[in-house]
Amino acid sequence: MLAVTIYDIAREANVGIGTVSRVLNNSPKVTTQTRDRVVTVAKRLNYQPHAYAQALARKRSNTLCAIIPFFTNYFFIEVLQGVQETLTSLGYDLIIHGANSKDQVEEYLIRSMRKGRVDGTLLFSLELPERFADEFSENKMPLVLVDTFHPKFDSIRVDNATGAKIATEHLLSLGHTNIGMINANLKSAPARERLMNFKQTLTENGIAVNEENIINSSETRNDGFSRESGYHSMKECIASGKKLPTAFFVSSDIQAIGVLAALRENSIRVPEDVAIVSFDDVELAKIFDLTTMSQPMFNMGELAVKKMLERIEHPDALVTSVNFKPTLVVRASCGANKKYVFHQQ
Amino acid sequence: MLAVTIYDIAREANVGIGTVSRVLNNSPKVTTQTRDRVVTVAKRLNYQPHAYAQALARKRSNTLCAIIPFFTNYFFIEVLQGVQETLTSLGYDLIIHGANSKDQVEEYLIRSMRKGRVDGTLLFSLELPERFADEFSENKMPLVLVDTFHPKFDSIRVDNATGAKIATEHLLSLGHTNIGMINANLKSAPARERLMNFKQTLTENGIAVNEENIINSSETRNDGFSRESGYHSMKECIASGKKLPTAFFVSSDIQAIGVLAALRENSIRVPEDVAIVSFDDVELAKIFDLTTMSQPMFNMGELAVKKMLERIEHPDALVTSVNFKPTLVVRASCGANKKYVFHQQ
DNA sequence: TAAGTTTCTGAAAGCCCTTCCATGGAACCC
DNA sequence: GGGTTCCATGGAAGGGCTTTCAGAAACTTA
Repeated sequence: MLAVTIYDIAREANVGIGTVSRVLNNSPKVTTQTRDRVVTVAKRLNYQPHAYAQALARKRSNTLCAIIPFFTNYFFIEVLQGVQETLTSLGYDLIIHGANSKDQVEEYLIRSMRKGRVDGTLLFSLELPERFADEFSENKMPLVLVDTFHPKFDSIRVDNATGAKIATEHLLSLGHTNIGMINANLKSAPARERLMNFKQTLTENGIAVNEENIINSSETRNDGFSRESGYHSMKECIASGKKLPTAFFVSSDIQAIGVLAALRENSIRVPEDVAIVSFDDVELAKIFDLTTMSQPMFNMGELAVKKMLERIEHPDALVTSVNFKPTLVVRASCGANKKYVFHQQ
Repeated sequence: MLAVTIYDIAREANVGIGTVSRVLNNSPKVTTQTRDRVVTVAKRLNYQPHAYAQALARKRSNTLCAIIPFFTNYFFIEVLQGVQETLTSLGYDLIIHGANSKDQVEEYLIRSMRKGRVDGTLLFSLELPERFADEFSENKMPLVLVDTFHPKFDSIRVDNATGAKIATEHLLSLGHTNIGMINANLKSAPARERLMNFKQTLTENGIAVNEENIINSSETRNDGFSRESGYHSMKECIASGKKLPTAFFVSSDIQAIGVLAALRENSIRVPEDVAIVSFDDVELAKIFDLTTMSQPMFNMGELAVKKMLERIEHPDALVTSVNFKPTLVVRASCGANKKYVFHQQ
């Protein structure tokens, strides 16, 4: 590792270290002449500033950290793209922590509380333990929540209520009256919200809710937002022997893919026999031609970063909470389109 | 941000800062008594070490950076899981840079050359520009290559030659004699290697190579390792009107998914009419029931980290290159199994 | 008990930067 | 021309830690 410091540059350019620093930081208080001299030497010596010395002196690290349920859900990866691109363009670095358990979340939160390590923390979809809420809040450590909520912190969420409503109404508008729901684990707030508004929309439209046609996953891994969960829920539904609803609202694309598998194994056609609308619109939804509620994931990532930077600048600004409205993307799985579902004959 | 420093602890515990530091770093040269006193105070004050001050003093950041073709390919995300988990357990942090273009790769390489920023860089699947090779090498900056190669640096790769051979032999063993290949862009080294050994294996088995049945993608995005690329290649193949091979070796799972789509659109059944073997074994391969060459991605990530840490300890150790042998995972798309392909009736 | 060891401890130096402050010279004023 | 203002500049201080070094304390040994 080459060890060129501003002292070396100062010596070679016959100036003081203060001047070197000023030049490198584009301070206006340097004559063009001196500036040129310093720049030339810096280039010649191939100078690279020491990031941590800078961070220490500036009391700012230009690094954020993101804690996400990493590899379990493609959703986050897509949001992350928005985060990363925005950050990079602003000269920030991003440290990523993939959490697979509650303990890990706490471990990572502790890590990110280490003074100086990061300027702020982005927490994705994970519940914020109360004791950390207090700690972050008391110490004014910037924390932005994405797809999760806490009254003390800025949050960016999807409007699950509206999403569930639109999805359900879409199925109703297609003439379905017997509609089921394949849901994730009710421990997850989005699952609860989606369920509640699914029911409410049915009721509002004069359709009685049939609890038998609502399957809430009991899986804990990723709160039941998984292919396996969808597969098993639908299997269960079919195995029950009761008359199958003609349509299902499924709480995520990834579950819907499992649902499709279960249906196909039983030679139940989509959308002819059963129509499906799901939620998320991840990359996979396109591949499987799912009608789904699309969340502007990239934009959510972008906004998360923006909020974070504002929070860093103004630690005492009012806490804000933004709700993104999901939009309906009509593909084949709901039957509104003529073309058949991609994965089936 | 709470600002407890070792000075505060030293004062309260009636010791010197050196002693505090020693206690916190588990140096054995402290009496149990003093140690307890310091630990107690540290706990009471809720002390958190300042990461960057440590990094500066230790001349080590305990942070690595990974440059990956981020969101274009699920393959990397899976490798990354291995990387991240291993690193975290060792107290390292991981900065992630997703590169979407050559320029970005260079930008990120420059970033990671910033003194002190990271202890080492992991470069995934991307070609290392020669001028950076020189720079990293001259300055002994640790660099480990995964799924790419340069003689000056440690590398971890998949044995594409063996993989292509096994895949091809598998198709031959199933009785196919007219085998085509859907390949990625030949600009990519893996694409070239897979093609070469596909041809060679055919030749070795006394089967003439028919260039007409080999489609190399001309796409540049992600070097043609994409669903679209696979789709278009197969469309082209079908459109040519020539007799379709009874089997295809496809250079990646993601392309194979596009291939399946194209085939289905033309009512060509898999595996009955056309058998498919692909490469990678990403999560999606399971969903689509693809027979594919599996790469131990998690292990590759783990090993990459291990190599990196060794390199950091011993900057002058001999450069090593490890080849992982892929293994054949037989699912439905090759027709060796009775069960039908998941995505088709 | 004095000298010699060993062990522990406090303080200073160093890591590399940014920023503040004092300085000196140039430019400006009357 | 003497005094003032302005501004580029050099250098010290400071950021929080690790580590070295020398001295103090504790313990041996003769």
